[in-house]
Amino acid sequence: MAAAPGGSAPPAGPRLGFSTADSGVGLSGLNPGPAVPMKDHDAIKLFVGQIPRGLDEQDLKPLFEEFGRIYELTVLKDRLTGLHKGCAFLTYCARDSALKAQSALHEQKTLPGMNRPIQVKPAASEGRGEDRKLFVGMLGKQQGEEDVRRLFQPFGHIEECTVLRSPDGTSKGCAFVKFGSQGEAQAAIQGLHGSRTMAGASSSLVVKLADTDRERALRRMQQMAGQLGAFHPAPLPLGACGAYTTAILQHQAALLAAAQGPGLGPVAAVAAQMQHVAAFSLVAAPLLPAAAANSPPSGGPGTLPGLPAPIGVNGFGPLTPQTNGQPGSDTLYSNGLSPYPAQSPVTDPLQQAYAGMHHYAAAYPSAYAPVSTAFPQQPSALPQQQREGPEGCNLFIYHLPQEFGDAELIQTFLPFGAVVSAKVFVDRATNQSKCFGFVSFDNPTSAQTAIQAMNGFQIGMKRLKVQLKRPKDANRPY
DNA sequence: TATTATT
Repeated sequence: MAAAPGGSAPPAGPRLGFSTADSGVGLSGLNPGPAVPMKDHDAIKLFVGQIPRGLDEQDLKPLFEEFGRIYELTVLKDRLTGLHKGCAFLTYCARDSALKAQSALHEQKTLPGMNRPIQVKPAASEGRGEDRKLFVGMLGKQQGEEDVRRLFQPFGHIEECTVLRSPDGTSKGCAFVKFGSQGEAQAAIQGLHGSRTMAGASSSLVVKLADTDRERALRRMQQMAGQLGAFHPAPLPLGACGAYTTAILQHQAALLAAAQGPGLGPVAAVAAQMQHVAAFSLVAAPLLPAAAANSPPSGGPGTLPGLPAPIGVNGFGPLTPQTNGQPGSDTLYSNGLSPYPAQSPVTDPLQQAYAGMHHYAAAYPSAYAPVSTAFPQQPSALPQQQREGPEGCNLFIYHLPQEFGDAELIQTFLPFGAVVSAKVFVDRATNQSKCFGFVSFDNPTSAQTAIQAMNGFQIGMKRLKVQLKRPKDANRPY
């Protein structure tokens, strides 16, 4: 960057001057080349260590040119003093040259005056795989590894390709692709992201860097924090759960620390967040009076009966793992009552739904077990995990309260039929609800009934929007 | 605010 104060060295650009490129040094007679060489997109930047301080770029060049044409060679110098730091970055035009240089030189020879052998290896900036690994979304559900490979292959060498699947083997519509280099990965992002829409996908292809291990660890912790918060919706007297949360916190922190080695920043940050969450109190309570003041669309005013005992409540809320991506949980949620539309004289669906909201608003969001816990179905009788119901059975729900989670969604729609799945979408960065979600029933009638009853249902300042999930072809918003 | 999923 900065030229030496002494000014002896010309402030050459980042690349080593190639004025002598035609002097015929290279292997394989490929010299002379263009004055400004291009580097392959799969090129690797190398770190070179244990260089005598007396050697500058021009001195080093011949040594490395033996393995191929050099794209860039930079001796690292102290920012302030310009002093040679004894190491350099080296990028060959071709990936292969770098590999050859690495195997021929790394730890293989010792430069004059050095007491340790030269180091030649991919620079730390090349990442330990993290920056070469892509998350691919919006794939067609029927596309397999081979299809994905075909798609990405033009951009470089694929080291790894995995389509994510549910336990039953069906694709989740996304995949991981690891390239041989950052450059290849970047090229694939440039070339493919948003470039096309795969058959059966609802929007265009997504290609981005995958989460790093660290991000994943953070995310797990946030999820944990969320669960803890859900367990203790009311402001916590410190100590009510102290031992438990502390144990989990420590456990998680230990895991994280072990996983990521030095650099405890994120751990501290998360710990702080969790403290915050522990003190979190549900904002929903004030919503209740508002909701109660507004009668549900088809319910008469003031029809709020004494609430039926919540189904499956055991007082404190079981540590029921959310149904989120629970492998092998092909639970069918049911209200355990006669299936709608057979009207129960005692409880009509809307009242139940309303009770669901009410209880949510009463700030016990996760006090509900999935009803299957209280009314066990015969699990073996159920078909494979079914995230989406048949056509006409899947609802898109918008304007959910921020605090609504999967459990509350289920609770709210249970009265209208057997709920195959219920999912509130969550922002991955913040773990906050995006205030919309999906509910799937096992039959269209339940879905229609739910729309009739719940579309426009006022909650707080907003009204729920409940409609059939947009079929995959129509891409218009609204 | 809008139908996207992270080994």
